[in-house]
Amino acid sequence: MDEVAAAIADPVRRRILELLRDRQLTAGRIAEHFEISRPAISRHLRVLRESGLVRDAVVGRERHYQLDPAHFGDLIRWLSQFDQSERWERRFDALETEVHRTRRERRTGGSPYPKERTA
Amino acid sequence: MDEVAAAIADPVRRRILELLRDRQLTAGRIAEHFEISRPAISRHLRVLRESGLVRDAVVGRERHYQLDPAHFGDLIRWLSQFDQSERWERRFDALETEVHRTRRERRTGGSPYPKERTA
DNA sequence: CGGAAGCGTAACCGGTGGGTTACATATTCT
DNA sequence: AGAATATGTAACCCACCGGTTACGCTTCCG
Repeated sequence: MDEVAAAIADPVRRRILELLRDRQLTAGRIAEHFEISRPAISRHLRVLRESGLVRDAVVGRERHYQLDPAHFGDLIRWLSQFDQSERWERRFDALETEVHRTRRERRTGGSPYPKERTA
Repeated sequence: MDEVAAAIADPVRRRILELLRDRQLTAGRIAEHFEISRPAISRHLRVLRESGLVRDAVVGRERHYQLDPAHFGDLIRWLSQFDQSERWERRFDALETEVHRTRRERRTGGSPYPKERTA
């Protein structure tokens, strides 16, 4: 996971990941989006490869790069442990209580909002 | 968000964040957990402070550090866009709307699916 | 076969990051 | 007031990172 964090720290590598988000690209196509030299891109791609965030497939003289979404999970989970204030918990709690309330109402045959309806 | 990614890239800083996960600590207490010199820790703390991941409160001659969970969200969301499996956001949304629809229908006495509307 | 195309690696180089020691500053204790 | 405590800053050093140019290896194509 250390490699993933390091890989993500560089802005060029982050842009590469964004480029690969929904399409597959060759090294050359990726390089076209940047001003820096192709060897520089090549090394960024190696870092991404070794971190596991990206996989490559050799096709003739080209190399097709694509995301490997599996390796994002570890870092996401690590970060999430600090993010207890994020609304997930609250949304979950809200949904949970709503479901329970609905079940209770079904059981007792009462209407959804007890106070506004008697029979 | 660039600063956050850079802050997280260092293993010492990641351990500091873990230390601060559920308790508040002074700079000295934090430094006790590491072999490196205190000035080194002090600079790591500055990086964390400037990235917004951590806040400090001066108490006498001590500085109490604590997490600022708000700033983790941006990076988490950015990472999540790549992780399809972590795509339970969509599943959750679907479940949420489903539950709400069910309750609404019960309340109005309508049938489960609008297209079957009795009228 | 021979040149062009597509990529990666090697060697080099300047800037930055993270470590250290020495020092400055503010607060607490006696 | 003066010593000890808690912490940050400054100056310095070395290792690593990210950039460049030069080069090597395959693969495609005339």
